[in-house]
Amino acid sequence: MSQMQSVEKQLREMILGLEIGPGEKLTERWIESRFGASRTPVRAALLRLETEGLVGRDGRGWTVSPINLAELEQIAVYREAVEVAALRLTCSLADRSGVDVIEAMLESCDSNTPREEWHRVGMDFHIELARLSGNEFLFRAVRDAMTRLSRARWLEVRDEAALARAWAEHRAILAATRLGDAEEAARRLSAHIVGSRDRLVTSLANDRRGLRARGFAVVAA
Amino acid sequence: MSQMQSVEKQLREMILGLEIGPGEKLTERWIESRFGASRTPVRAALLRLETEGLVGRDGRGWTVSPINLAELEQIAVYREAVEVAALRLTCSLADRSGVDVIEAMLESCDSNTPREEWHRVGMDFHIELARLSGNEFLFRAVRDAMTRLSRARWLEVRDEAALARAWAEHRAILAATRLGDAEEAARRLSAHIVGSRDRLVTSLANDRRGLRARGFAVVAA
DNA sequence: GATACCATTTTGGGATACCAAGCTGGTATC
DNA sequence: GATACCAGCTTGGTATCCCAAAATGGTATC
Repeated sequence: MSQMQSVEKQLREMILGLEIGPGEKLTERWIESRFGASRTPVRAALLRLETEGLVGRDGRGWTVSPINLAELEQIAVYREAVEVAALRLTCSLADRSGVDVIEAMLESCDSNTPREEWHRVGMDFHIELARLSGNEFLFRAVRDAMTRLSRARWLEVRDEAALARAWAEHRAILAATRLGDAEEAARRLSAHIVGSRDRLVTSLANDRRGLRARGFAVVAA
Repeated sequence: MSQMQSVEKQLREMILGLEIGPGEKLTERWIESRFGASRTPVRAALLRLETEGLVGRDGRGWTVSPINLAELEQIAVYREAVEVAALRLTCSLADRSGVDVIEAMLESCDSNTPREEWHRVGMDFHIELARLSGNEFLFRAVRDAMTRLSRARWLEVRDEAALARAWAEHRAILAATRLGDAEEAARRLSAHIVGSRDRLVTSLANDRRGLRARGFAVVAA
């Protein structure tokens, strides 16, 4: 793998994994030495991560994008539009066997599954569901939206009950999709996204003090 | 303005203006000498344009993205999702006075208006309409989609009648939006996008021979 | 005449050198 | 003691150099 992709990948993982906190300043020279690469691949990585919304320019320098509550609310509206459109498209397709693969993915999580795996599968559910539509643009839109939400979802205080509810909603969406019931599937997906947004925003707003204590920048709605 | 933005902007304009044809090979060194910049800003520009879908990698090198009929059809579905969502959102807002600004924009085009102005306004109509929603993500999605469509719309063989019909549809969409009639507005916008896609794809498919004669790469649906 | 092979050139990826702008810390002045 | 100012350092932006790999073109062989 080229250094460029390597730096980009590693830096993205550090940001998404909160090893570098939201709001932290980044210098090209620090990244350079941290990953043993020169500035050329570092810049390429930063430019890419900028388009993903994970880093931004702060005057002359670079900053890891803060968690932005207003943005989270807007993303929920955006997600609803593209995910529902993708799901309706999928329901209209003859071959919806991909639903079973996603169902199996959900089933792979049980009480022994580490937290980070739940986190990943919870995002991949939406991404893979969008992929089934066969529309590259809807798929990318969902993937990018989930990437932007990723860090906030880490910060969310997840209780078992909330996770169980989310999984139940996921299964219900899949069931309706398998039957090709677009209306029902769309209704449940919309409700899931809105509910998910509410839980997320509430959780983050309540814990803002704690997050700031960890050095994480959280911008209000 | 920094060279970086300058190279990016100029190169984008050359690509969107078909001064560099779809499918043409690009070398960093050519761009470098063409714009009198060094390779660093050239690379930054290429990376950005890549995320916009205007250039792509061709093995080791760079290529101006060909016109892709399959992609155009997928974009139409994507547009319908995000534009309709934005429009419904706008209809739910109390202040929809922005509609009047867009209407004025439409009215600024008459029979004396140069073709390129019609082209620009035809795209800006959709972009500005999405902006009214206030949702940054829906807005960006529409803007990016229109950017990708831009070249194809140039190539479309536009007859006066088609333009007049499009403008009439635009006005009808605005009228419904002004009244806050989300259902009517959404219905008309959907129909407009689908019709626009059909005209575009048909036109391009019919003229593929002519386009290839101009050295433009057109990938089939 | 076609084809396999090798030398040369070209290309993008990476590294490094240099610069101007902005920030920092300290000092001198009032 | 407060403040204005300046030197030095840090930083991102740019230019240039180097390299490995891929494309190219010519040649020798069959």
